[in-house]
Amino acid sequence: MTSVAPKTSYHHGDLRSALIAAAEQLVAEQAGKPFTLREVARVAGVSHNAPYNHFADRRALLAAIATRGFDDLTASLQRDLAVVDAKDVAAGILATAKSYVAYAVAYPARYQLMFSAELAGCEDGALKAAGERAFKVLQETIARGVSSSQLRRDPLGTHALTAWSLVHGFATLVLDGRVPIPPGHEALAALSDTIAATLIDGLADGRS
Amino acid sequence: MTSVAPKTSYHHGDLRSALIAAAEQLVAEQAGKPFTLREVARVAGVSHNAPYNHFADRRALLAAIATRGFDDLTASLQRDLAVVDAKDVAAGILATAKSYVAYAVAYPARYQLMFSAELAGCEDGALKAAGERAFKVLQETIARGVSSSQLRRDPLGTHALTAWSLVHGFATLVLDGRVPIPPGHEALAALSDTIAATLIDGLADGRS
DNA sequence: AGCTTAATGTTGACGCCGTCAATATGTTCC
DNA sequence: GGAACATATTGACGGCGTCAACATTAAGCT
Repeated sequence: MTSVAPKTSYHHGDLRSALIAAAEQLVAEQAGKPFTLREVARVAGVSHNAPYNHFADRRALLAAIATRGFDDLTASLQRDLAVVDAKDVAAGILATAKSYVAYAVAYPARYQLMFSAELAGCEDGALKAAGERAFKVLQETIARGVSSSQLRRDPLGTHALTAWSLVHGFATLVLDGRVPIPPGHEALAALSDTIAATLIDGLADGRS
Repeated sequence: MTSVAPKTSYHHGDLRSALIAAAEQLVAEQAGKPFTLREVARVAGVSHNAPYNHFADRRALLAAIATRGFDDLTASLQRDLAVVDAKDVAAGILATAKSYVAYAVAYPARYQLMFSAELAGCEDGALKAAGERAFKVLQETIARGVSSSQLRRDPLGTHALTAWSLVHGFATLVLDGRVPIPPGHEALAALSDTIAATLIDGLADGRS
């Protein structure tokens, strides 16, 4: 009956996953404050040094969480992109932009961690790859728009970078409390819409 | 002859300024790592507790530095904006955007500190005010563009927010090493140009 | 089986940190 | 000159990240 059994590792079962889960819980709970390795261990119910068997140091655990965050973001973008007409690039960009901002607002602490200064220029290959996968969702939609002439020509691929800068910047400003927004999601969604519309106008081939 | 005299304080002369200077030096030197209050005191040549006479805690010193950073950014934006034709709003936006990104790249650690998660939602009034002053430089140029019909109507003031999101997001991505850029400033300036041009297109009143 | 070896977890220690309390020193003002 | 205050120092506390030494459990070989 016990099915495939949840224990996959040695002493603890699967401490690595348990530590990530504990850390994510702490990140979500006490947003803002950086979590403490010892507290993660405490929550996971192991000694303060057990994590070092699975993560070289605190940054490595941080990177693991951020990697999962990027993968989660990628899935979220793809899900929201899948429901719009693939031919309508403007709708695709709009959906992606709204989805991106919505994700950041839904998981503010996680999003901030993903782009935290502590991880800036991190050499972790998995983290970088996951970040690029998320970016690629945007890139592909825009590339489709360029090749179908719905968007202006873009030899250097700056369109996608512009779009990413915009949504990331907006999300960051909102999370930092720099955008005065009434509570409730409608106001934010409306803002996202307006901003994304401006972006689409800027990218669109107005004269053709 | 001694003019107005630089010493404004008691024992040390002006420890408050000395601490800020020391902290800024540390921030610039070891970019990335958060500075340590004790190390700041050490650099300033005082005991590890002297700072508490001038700053309530570490965050307060952080906020003081960020405040100065925003004021510096404001001055930098205004300087670069002053040399373009005030009537040409597109040129003004372009200059402001380039100036903004250039500032972030010139003082990466300081810029990251200004927008660090540690300060997000900080209640420090001076800090918030300084941030808003910097934003206002952008706002005013764009407002001029709207009232002169060079830019689309903008009843809710989202144009400026869009512009800020874009330049801030781009600067952040560059600083995080997420934008592959060859060393040297030309490539970055060209990118800034392209991105700002897209923004201007998006904000411009294409039909009018 | 049993023994070896490696993986995993614990205990204890080190130095550093932010911060508080108590104390000392210098300044200002009457 | 002395009171009152602002400023700086010393010392302590608990918590942190990390290292080293040790204990325990699982895996692999013969």
